Amino acid sequence: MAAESAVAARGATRPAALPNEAVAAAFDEMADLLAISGENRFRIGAYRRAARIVRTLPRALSEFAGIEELDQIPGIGPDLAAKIQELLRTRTLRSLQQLRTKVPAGLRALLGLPGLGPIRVRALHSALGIKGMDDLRRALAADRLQRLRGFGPVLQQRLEQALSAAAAPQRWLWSVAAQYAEPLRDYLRSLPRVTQVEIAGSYRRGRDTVGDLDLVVCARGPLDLASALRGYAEVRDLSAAGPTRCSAVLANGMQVDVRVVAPDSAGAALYYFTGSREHGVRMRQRAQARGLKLNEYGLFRGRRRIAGASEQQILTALGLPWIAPELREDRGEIDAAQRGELPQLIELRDLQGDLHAHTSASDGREPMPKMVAAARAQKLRFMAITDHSRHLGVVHGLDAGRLARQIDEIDALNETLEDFAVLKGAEVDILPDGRLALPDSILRRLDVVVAAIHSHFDLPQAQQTSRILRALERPCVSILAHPTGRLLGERAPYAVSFERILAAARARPCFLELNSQPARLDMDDVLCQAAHAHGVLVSVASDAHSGAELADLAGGIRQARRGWLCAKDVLNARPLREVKALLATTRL
DNA sequence: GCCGTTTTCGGCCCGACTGTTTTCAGTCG
Repeated sequence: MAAESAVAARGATRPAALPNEAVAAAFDEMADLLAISGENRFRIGAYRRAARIVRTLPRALSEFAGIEELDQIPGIGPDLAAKIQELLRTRTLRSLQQLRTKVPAGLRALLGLPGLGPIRVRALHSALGIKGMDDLRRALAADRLQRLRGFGPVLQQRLEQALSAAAAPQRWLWSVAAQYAEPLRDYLRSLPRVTQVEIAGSYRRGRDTVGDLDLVVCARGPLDLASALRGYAEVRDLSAAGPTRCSAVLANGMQVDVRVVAPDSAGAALYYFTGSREHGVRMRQRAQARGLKLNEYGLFRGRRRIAGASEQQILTALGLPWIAPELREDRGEIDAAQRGELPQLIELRDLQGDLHAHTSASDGREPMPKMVAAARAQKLRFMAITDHSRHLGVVHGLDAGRLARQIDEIDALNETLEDFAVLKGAEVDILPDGRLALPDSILRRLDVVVAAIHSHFDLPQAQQTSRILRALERPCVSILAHPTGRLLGERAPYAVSFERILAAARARPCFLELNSQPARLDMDDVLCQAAHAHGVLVSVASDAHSGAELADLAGGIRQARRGWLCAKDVLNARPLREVKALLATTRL
């Protein structure tokens, strides 16, 4: 087809734009190297902030129209805007290269060791000539840190342990963290004088992975938290044990921070430890601008606490409506709250159905009637059965003949159902050249075609993008499933231009899927915002391979909320009639 | 390096805990 080859040609000739992540990484390195150089901490902070802003921007920097528009991004001034442009044009940064000649690159890694910050790392370099991990290991073995001010025996021992320890996973899937956090919360709730325990931190903000657990304990009167934690079977060690704060390490290596506050401070502490850090900074600045002080004990005018018992109290006192924890990432939520423009975030109960599920006909574990029963138990009103097409990656994939028989089976099943509809679908493989693994003749008989990549993840960005664009040009494709292909902690997202995919999805039209499997959760929050900005509806799908996995939809909703999505932005939060009409528009 | 209800220079969020000190710097969240 002429249109297909035009897309392929564009993909092949257009040079891949520098991803935002590359700019963010350069700014992070600048910040680290400046810190080790002993630079002004506010200048360092500006680079760190810029890295974070760029990383979570729902739009490619390469799409901005020059320095003037880049300068409009809050936190990006004229200097950083020019540096972004330099990176986009030359893929390098002169100031970073100069810095690298002064600060050995290996020193950066030392910042990750416990007890080592920029000041001690600089001391190691200037006094002992240490340039990296190996030098430090040798210096420790030779006892050369002894004579360095600020390096006592305890710190040396911690460093030795850290250097010899096997690298534990840095982050945990939210769903894994839940299995540790919730029992610990319940244990702490059972302690005498404890009135309230909440899991805070990135867990409460619903991040797809969690680095450690933060719990806020509210108690009337004194509480021997350290003893309580030592008495908890999962706790391996306490790394800090003060009267109001304890840090524990669980048997699996997970770090847990627990803070104790009085009831008057419960809301302030929960707000403080829910974070994110950047959101907290903004809130404290807001308090300061009003002549107030905000900390984990409350909101204060002078010495008088004017709010603190609940989060809403604090928000109200600062002139703000409720800000959902999922939004507290300093991505404009405070300004939006101030203007009364926060989105009415989608909730799990808004979901009307599920548009991606498997049965034992392909790689699912339960037959269709059981899947349908599970969906009805979840109060859903419809479910698409989307078994795999036959291809190399998945055994038992359906060919056209078996899919035709499944279509008949669904028709028969629907005859027996009241107040519930089973939609006929398939999860069709996008082949390396962008063709689909099933012919149009059978796909035309389906209600919904979910297209996905399951192989050749490492194509260059231009080729991967045109592969997907070509698939989206096919007449029957309704939804692009798990559009980045990532598996958290296992497989990075494949390289692809979402600017182009979203533009194509908008024009066609078709939809993108937010896959609720705990290790996928792609789209991520940033991509959700980008889809919303492009006016592309999102399907929050279970990709369930058993009835029990329909519960994973809750995780998809968490991610959607982090991406600022409302019910109206989500395809399957609409009534079946509307979903069918929208799916019909995907037919070319 | 950014930014402006402190407004174009001079500020920039706040506190706990540890280890190494002998009054507090550094790290961490």
